[in-house]
Amino acid sequence: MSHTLGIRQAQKQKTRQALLDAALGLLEEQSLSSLGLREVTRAVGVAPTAFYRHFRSIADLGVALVDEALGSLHPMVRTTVSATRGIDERITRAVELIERHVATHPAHVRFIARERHGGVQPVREAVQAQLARFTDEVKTEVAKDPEAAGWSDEDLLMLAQLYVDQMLITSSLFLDALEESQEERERVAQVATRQLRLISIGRRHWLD
Amino acid sequence: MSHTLGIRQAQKQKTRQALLDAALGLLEEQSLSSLGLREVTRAVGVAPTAFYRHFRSIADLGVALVDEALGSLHPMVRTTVSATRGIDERITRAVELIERHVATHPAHVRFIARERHGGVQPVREAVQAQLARFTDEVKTEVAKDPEAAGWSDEDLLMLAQLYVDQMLITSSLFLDALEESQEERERVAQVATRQLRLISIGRRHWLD
DNA sequence: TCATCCAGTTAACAACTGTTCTCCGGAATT
DNA sequence: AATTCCGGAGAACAGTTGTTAACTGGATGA
Repeated sequence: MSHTLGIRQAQKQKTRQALLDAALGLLEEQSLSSLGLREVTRAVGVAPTAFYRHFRSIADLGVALVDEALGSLHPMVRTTVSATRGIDERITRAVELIERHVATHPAHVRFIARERHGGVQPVREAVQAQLARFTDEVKTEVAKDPEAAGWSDEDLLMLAQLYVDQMLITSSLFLDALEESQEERERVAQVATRQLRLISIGRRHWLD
Repeated sequence: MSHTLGIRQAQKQKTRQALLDAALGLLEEQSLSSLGLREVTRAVGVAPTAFYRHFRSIADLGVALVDEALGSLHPMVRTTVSATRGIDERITRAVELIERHVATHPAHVRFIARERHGGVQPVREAVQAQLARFTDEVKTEVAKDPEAAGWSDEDLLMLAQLYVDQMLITSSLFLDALEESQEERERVAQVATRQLRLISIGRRHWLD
């Protein structure tokens, strides 16, 4: 299935990726709505007009960045939330997985946290759409758990939302703790673990 | 105590407030890091150079906006979270209060949601500082509840954080629902209520 | 081999930005 | 009544921005 594309399209994708990478780097200390087209091309080393060969606008590039940051994350969610193993082990594993992902993709995490409520509408909508997909996936996974017997659809949805938001909050906290000490990171992990545990307990007694 | 200030300082505060209001309006469709000094003064109707009489920079104005948006909110928190009345009534009242606040101060809520993780460091830090104050207030209020007997300091903190984050998430959802139907707003209220109820249940069985 | 395609370049455009310095006129102080 | 103070205006600065048009040269396909 892997179609070997000509040296022409290969070069094009290469500079396209360079534009995305440069933009992501510049966005560590500003928001998308203040990112300039020339700023990005200058960082890559191409002419400003070359930008238009790949994106219609900065907002367009932003949407592409959203897909890059969240698109490849879906398989991870399924395997993590699924009801294998014990509860405590699952929680520990989930927190570890978040910490590792933040450590390996800090710029992506920062970008999503920043632009989720940012000033560029199409990007905001792209983030919301991806998060809605996540929520739905978590919901169907949660529904499989025997503990969810007798739960209404609305109850499942509110729990899934709670989990997704919790994941984002924890990611952001890990991100802030990245530049600090190892103890700080452990404290974040501890708090996140306890919060997930409390949610677990609430979940267990929901139908009382 | 109300010191009647001269007509000179009164005028100054008036234009200062006009700058803040204009900035807040412009920030509904962009982020602070892309807000221009001239843009703000133009909206107010004063010369660009007049800006420097009130703020050192746009970031400085942003910090002032954070204080305006969150500073006057502390008394509300205390009275809402405090352990008077029954649990369900308290939850309903809290959600109502959030909904009303978002409806009356949408621009402020949007600003905080946007700049909490935004591209301007001093503003980000100002938001974090105010939220830390909130968390601490919620924590001391939660600690007063008889249900919190035997809770460690770390447990109290993680619960307070959970409440504060939940408040922010709910605010943001209400904000999005403002431009939509009344049913949408009721659905947000319903989800938020259920989530708070689940947290309550988890809290009750925490020490099992 | 030759014509076509197309990613990237060059040059130029009007419009905009933050910041400095100098000045004005009315309020505040003596 | 005379003087100081100070919020705001005006003009000018070098530098930046997004977008257009026409062009170049190497890959592509007939």
